[in-house]
Amino acid sequence: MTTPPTAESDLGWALGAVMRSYLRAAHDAVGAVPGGPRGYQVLSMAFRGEQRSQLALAQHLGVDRTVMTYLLDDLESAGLVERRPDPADRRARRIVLTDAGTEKLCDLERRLRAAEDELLDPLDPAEQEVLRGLLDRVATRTATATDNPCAVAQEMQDELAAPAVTPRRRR
Amino acid sequence: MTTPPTAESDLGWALGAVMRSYLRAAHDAVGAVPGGPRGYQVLSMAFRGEQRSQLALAQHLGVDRTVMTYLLDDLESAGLVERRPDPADRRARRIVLTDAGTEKLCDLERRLRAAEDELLDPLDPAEQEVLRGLLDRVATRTATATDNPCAVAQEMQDELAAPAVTPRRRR
DNA sequence: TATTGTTATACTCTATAACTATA
DNA sequence: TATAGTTATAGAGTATAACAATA
Repeated sequence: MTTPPTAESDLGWALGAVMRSYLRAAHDAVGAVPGGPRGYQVLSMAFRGEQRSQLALAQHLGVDRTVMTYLLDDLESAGLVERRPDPADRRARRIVLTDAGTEKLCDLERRLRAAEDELLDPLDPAEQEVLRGLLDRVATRTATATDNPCAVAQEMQDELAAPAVTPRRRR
Repeated sequence: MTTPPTAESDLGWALGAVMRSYLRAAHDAVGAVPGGPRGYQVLSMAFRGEQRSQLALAQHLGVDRTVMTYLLDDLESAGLVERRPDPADRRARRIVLTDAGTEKLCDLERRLRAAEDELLDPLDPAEQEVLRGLLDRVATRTATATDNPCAVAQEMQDELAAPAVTPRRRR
């Protein structure tokens, strides 16, 4: 016999509601970018240089690698990213931003930050930072369980010596 | 020209990662309940007595009303809820828990609480409460924009005078 | 005329399976 | 043998549209 739930203290509902609001706002903010908010996240990760292989990107975002293939097809044909062969493992591709992709990322950063600020508007600035921090800690802890156990050190964009290559496109 | 993002401070990613972890844990926790975690939420809302019509339930959960029809079909044929005609508006149905539904809800409460505790394990108890509170505030603020503007006063389960009815079932 | 709920249908998203190429 | 990526296909989830009953 458990007592009835404390009204309105449903973590699942709150999480879902915030997630829906975020996705709606983020979708509007990023506009026509291939893949929407997820496309932005790929650009962001590619820029930061961690998780450069398609598989790593897919796992970090919690989707199947086949989804990443389609998403990168769209980002690539939009001229935002390039697939380069990984010199260390010729099975893998390294995802690199083009100049247009870097520019687009900067634009999206701004728009998304504004959308986030509006989403978190009910909280004062200090509370917003607390929420971001707590979410990050929960996300990082739970993500590292399925992700790569040790985060790869930050590398800069241009450290990539590998030349661009355009493997047989299709679709 | 915006400066590069502060590494790992991506609200969207953190939200998505936490959401995925929650859904995986919640799905495992609720087991074979129709609709999974969402089915639980319907039971919970029906018990608390707010948002009793199918449309209100659907909007509170952020899904189309047709989705709610299918979900309630499953919950009803599992014997967990009943559809009763709303005496005040004969177009609408009031969703009421059966005895089995109430029992199931108590069981699910326990399981989900355990799953939530594990999800929030990286935080100490005080921080967990802070996170729940902040999420609730953001969720409530953003949800009320699309939901019913004024929450209906809490009513108890047995205040329902309307007799059970089983409209033409199908499917 | 507008709204609640139902039903059938279509669409979107995602994963599964099979394949190529590398390791 | 196992892994990264691709491709075609199938499945789950969701929404759209048309309808009946009621307001």
